[in-house]
Amino acid sequence: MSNKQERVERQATIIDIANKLKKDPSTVSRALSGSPRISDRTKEEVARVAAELNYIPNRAAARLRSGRSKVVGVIVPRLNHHFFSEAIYGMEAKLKREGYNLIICQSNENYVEECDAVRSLLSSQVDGIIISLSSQTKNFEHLQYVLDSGVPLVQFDRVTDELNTPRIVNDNFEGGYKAVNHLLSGGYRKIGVLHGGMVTNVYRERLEGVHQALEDAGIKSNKALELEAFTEKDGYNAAKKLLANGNGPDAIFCCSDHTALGVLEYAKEANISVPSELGVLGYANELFTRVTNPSLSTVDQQCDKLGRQAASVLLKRLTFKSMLNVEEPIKSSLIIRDSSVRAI
Amino acid sequence: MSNKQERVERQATIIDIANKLKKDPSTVSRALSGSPRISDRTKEEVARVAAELNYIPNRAAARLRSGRSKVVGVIVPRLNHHFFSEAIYGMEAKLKREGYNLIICQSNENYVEECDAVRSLLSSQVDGIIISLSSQTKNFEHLQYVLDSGVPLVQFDRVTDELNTPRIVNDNFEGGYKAVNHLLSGGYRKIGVLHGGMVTNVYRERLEGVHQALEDAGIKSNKALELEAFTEKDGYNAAKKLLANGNGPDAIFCCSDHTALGVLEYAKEANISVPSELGVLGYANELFTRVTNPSLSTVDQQCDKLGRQAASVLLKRLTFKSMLNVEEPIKSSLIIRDSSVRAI
DNA sequence: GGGATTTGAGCAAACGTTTGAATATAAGAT
DNA sequence: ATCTTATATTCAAACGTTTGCTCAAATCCC
Repeated sequence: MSNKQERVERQATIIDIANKLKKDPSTVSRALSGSPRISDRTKEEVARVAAELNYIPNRAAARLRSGRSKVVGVIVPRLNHHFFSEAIYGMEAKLKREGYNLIICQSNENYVEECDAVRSLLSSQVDGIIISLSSQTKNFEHLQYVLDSGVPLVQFDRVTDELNTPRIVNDNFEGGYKAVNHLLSGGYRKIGVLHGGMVTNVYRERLEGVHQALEDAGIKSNKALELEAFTEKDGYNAAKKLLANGNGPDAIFCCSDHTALGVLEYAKEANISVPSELGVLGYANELFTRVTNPSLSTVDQQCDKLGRQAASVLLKRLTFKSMLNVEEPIKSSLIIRDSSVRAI
Repeated sequence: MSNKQERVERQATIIDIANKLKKDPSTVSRALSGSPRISDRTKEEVARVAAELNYIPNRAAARLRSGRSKVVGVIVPRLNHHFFSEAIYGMEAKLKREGYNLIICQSNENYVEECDAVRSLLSSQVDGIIISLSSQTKNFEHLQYVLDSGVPLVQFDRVTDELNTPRIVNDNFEGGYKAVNHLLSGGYRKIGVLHGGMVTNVYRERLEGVHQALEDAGIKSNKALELEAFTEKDGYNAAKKLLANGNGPDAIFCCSDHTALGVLEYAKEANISVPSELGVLGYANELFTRVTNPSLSTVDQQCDKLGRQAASVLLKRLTFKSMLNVEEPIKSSLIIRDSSVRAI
């Protein structure tokens, strides 16, 4: 405890390896990166000495010289949302295998923080950026600047088509369609919708899917049954509004599991039985949907697959400089539980 | 689409600013970092031109020269667990305000991957590392190496005392104590425990808290009522084992909400009423605990606060080189819901 | 007014890697 | 024996900062 001599061992460098082998640093560098110009014998020697000295490459130096850093940046609205943490999980898994690291920033659904994050990532010299837009972002100059700087950009989930980048998204239209179709085929006829507004692409598309499903079933969609609701509390209030007068919908499709939770709460309080009097469907397959009472039917988005896909598209850009933007949307799958299936 | 001239604008550098002002790059550098050796007038001019050129500092270059990168690394067992994503949320929030970025790696509860992550972070020249150990990690050389390299290390949640670093943890002992004490004061007398084994510090300490609470209440702890269980399925099976013969405990404390969920499931299936016949308590305050039926009493760990704390201790190390390791554990708070309170 | 001190800014080297160009050696063709 | 070609390696510059040292000019002190 007393004379703690903070002895810091300097990290071994390429030069140390070169000196030990009486070779040039450039030879060592090429040997380590597997250049065909270096003989196998030298490569083996270099590998041996590198391991001996526990050599760890200095990415700062490599990046400075070569412009490549093996780091990609990720910007999401919030880290502690199931959807995003799961998507990042997928990205990390995919990118790690190619030797990439992730720098992660959150925008907190705030335009200014998103701009800061972009600057910060560029400052860190990332090789590419994966972003899901904050709900406040209406202006895309900061992202156009990323593209102009020659840094590949990939959008996922919350995207805009004002930027010429790949967009990895769920098939939200299909999700909304399947959900309502399921309710209709279960005999529900008057479908209420709690949607997330028309600004964000994901919510807009789900609602379009809903309308299509209704149309295909020959049912005219009814604006009076559509309300905007984001949070659990919103869901509760919206359910109250729709159901209070006794002439409400016989099923409600919610664009988020949290709003669906609010609906379930109101139903319990108002003694409306789910699913026999009211069908309820959520969206996102949050962890809790399995254990509500009754358990909540929902739409699964395969978020980790989405993340993996985003990562893999970025990797293509980084390695092949491919400029193709077309990507198939990730299919959503309906998870049918108790809240949407009434006994005959 | 055809003649897409990929025009990449070179990022402005300190040299560009210097040229424009007919000054030396070193002066610009010092002006930007607020050195007292530079006049206010020059500082203002530099700031103006920097903004004009949209200058973004190159951290790779700065790190290479100065050894500081303004990036810290985080290693967690898994990203997509509520506890960790919430903790990282806290860290990111705290560190961002000081201009730091986070590189995040997951070990997937795997020792080898943890070692890889360490190498990768050192390779990225991070200024410091925050880690929560994988459950497989029994050997700490890779982390000792981090310390020997002079890179500050902070452990959180899953920690070992074999390393001379700060450790940011929950007061798991208190959590276990409070939980069982609550059950006892509600009239439950025969307390079953589903614990997480004695290897990982967090589970061990919770169990010690349990024992202390029993002892303080003059109740002899009974090994036959203590089983190891990690997952939901484990919880279901353990509950079955404990309760099947009709002579089981009248309450069960689970070291994780997931196992508690398993217990609830078995109880429902076996027609054991919760909380009147069986009290159930979980741990972690997962999102779903609020909506189970009955809602699940649990222990909240303030994970974001834990993350913030870890970040703030690391910051202290980075800025003051402070070597104090003492940190108060984060208090846990009991969240009392329906599963542990029986009507009198 | 001469020497000491303060203030502001320039010079040049260094960080560790990558890479185009140059060189040395060996093998092959004429 | 001479000229090519191929192979394996070295040389040296460059990436954009930071920083110890030097230096010029201005200010101060007696």
